[in-house]
Order: sequence, then structure tokens, then C-alpha cells
Amino acid sequence: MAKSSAPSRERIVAGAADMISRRGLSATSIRDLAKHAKAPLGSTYHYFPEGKQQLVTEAVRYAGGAVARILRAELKAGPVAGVRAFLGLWRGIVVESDFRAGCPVLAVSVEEPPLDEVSPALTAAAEAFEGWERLLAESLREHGVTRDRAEGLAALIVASVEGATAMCRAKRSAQPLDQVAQQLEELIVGAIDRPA
Amino acid sequence: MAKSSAPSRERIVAGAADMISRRGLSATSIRDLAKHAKAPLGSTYHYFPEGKQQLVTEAVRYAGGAVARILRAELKAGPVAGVRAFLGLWRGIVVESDFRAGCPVLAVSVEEPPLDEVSPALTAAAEAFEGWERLLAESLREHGVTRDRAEGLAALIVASVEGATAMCRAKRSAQPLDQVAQQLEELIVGAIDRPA
DNA sequence: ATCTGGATATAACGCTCGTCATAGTCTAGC
DNA sequence: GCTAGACTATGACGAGCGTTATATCCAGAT
Repeated sequence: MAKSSAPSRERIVAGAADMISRRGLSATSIRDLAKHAKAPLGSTYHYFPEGKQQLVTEAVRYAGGAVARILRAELKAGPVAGVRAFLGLWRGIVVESDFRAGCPVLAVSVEEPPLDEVSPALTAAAEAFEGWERLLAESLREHGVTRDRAEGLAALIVASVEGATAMCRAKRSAQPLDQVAQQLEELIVGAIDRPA
Repeated sequence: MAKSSAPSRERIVAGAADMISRRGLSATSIRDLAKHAKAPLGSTYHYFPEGKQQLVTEAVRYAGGAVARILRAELKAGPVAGVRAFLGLWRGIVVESDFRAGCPVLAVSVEEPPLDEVSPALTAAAEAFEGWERLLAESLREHGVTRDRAEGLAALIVASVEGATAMCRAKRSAQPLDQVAQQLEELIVGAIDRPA
């Protein structure tokens, strides 16, 4: 009984993250979501009784966690390698989708919650950003960068990668991500060589 | 005859830019738009016969142009002052809206066009980004930065500001923009002092 | 005073949305 | 086998969407 059909549920969440990263939050309908995941519409409300809000929140957490896992693994080879992998990850997503997909966390962050209460999906987005920043800042500190500068650089890295991803989609070119990659790499190398 | 009721039309475009920057593209309905601009629904299709696509495109151009005008003026005092004003502009929008508004150009960039053709609104977004980058790069070059580095830095500035704006909304805090502002300022000062 | 054309107002079209209710199906545990 | 509960299937609900059509208004040219 507690077995549950896990694959179906995870397929829906992963599909939601992908669809949100392409169309944005409110253009992602539960009907299309179920169809894309080959799950019946009724099942979505069986798995996610709180509706779209719950589904979106889990999708953001799913994407945030998946990226964090990759980032953590790649940072073991140092901040430069980690940031290079971070950029490469998003570059792959953008290019392989023919500039149609981006970051679902960003997509959720730029759509105002209808009510004046803070939506759980937005909170999940903030936590995803914070998780990535924390991993980057910790790696920088381990390589001799002061705390303030490490946190500032981590914020700059996440912000510029998110922005560049969107710019790549608008321009239909990977150039913004490539430019940002080069600037960030030089910056990080400098910060590590002579820690300010 | 050619007089036309310009104020009403411009009010609609400006309102569209604001509403898109808050809710995102597809959550912005023409009905709400007309209501917010105190214009009748029918007038919207009188001024914008091509419908929402035309309205959104003009809103993106409007916002892009307005930011470019401010940026150009502030860059006359040098790249550092210009970037400081650029960051301050977005900081004001985000904070004064209680972290509900962001950048309409970014909002349009992260929503996939339904058809596989390139939407004019997305093209307008790319042009807005390119305009800002060109202004920044030109200012950097005038202060002794090489072309490649100036263009790379300009891309980094625009990308990180856009990303930081979204991060501020998710976190409900101005910290990301402030962190990015500090890192960018140090970076630009360094690039100008000893041009690489 | 009349005419004209831009601007406004109102209603309706077909469609999709999130959500819910209600059955039917299947499988694990006794 | 049988039954309970997780899952599927189907259809409907009110609401909102983009868009169009049509009727009305009203300032300015004749």
C-alpha cells in the first residue's frame, strides 16, 4: 500500500519543472502537464491534493535540489571547475532546447503571487537560490576568500547565470552565457590568487 | 485628426510594462490592462489591432527605451556612476513595489512563444538587452577598457542585474542587488585602473 | 447644422483554465 | 477469494481568457 506508484508522481514533478522552465508558471496548465507525463488529470489531484500551488512548489524544490547536487559534486574540483560546470549545465539546457528552456526557479521568481501572502513556491525559489549560493560561497572560502567577498561573489555568480540564461533565450544565442563564463572565471581566479 | 488621444495609448503601454513586470506575460490579461489604464476594452484593439502580441512588443520597447535613456544620461559621469545608477534604478523598482515588480524585459524573455516562430516581443527583448549592453560597453571603452573585455563586462553587468532583480523578489530582500552592486563596482574600478 | 471618422462602450464567440465529484480499476494483505 | 485503499478515468462547474462585431458617442471640418 505504501508502495505507491512513485515513478508516475516523479514524472509529473519533473515534467512540471521542465514545462515551467519553458512556458513560465501561469502558462503551464495542469492538463498539459498530465498529458505530457502520460498521467490522467485526476491523478494530479490525487498526488497533489493542494493543487497547482503544491505541484509548482515541489517542481521548484526538485529542480533546485538537482542543480545543487551537481554543483556540489563539481565543486569538489575547486571553485573554478564548479562554476564552469554550473555555467555549462545551464548552457546545455538552453542550447539543447533550441533556446526554449531556461531555469524554472527564475521563472517562478518573476511571477507575482495573486494574493498578498507569500506563496510557498516563491519561498522554495528563494531557498533554491540560497542553496546554490551557500555551496559556492563555502567553496570559495575553502580556497582562501574572505567571507564577505565569498558571499558577494556567490550572489554575483548565481545572479549573472540566471540573467544570462534569460538573455540567451531572447537573443537565441549562447553568447551571453559564454561571456559571463569568461568574466566570472577571470574574476574567481583573481580572487583565489590574491584573496582580497 | 492625426491628433489622436495619445495619452490613453501611452497609458496602456506603460501599464502593460508595469503589469508584465509584476505578473509575467501570460498572467497579464488585456481586460485587467484596460481596467488599470482606465481605458475601455474595445480601445485596446483600436490602438493595437494586432492584439496582445503587438501590445506586449510595444511595452517591452517602451521599458527598454526608458531604461536606456536613464542609463545613457547617468553614464556621462563615467561607468562606475552609470552602473551605480543602473543598479539603483532596479533597486528602487523592486523595493518600492514591496518586491512585487521586476523587469518586464526579463519576464518576456522567460516565456516561450507558443508557435515555433520567433515572436516579435522576444526580439524586442533581445534588442533591449543589446541596447543596454552597447551603452555600457561604449562607456567602458571610452575609459580605456579593451573591446572584448568591455563587451564581456557589459554582458555580465546586464545579466547579473537581471538575475539579482529576480532573486530579490524571491527572497523579499534587496540584498542580492546590493551584493551584486558592490562586486560589480570593485570589478569595474579594477578594469578601468589597469585596463587588461 | 450636418457630416465624418476616431474613440468609446457593450455584448458575445469559442476556448481553456483550476478544481472538484464520482465512478471504475487494479493490486496487496488476510 | 475478498476486501480495502491506492490509483485511474471521465465529466462537469464557474470563471477568465483573446478576440471580434456592433452600436454609440463626440470633437472638428464643411
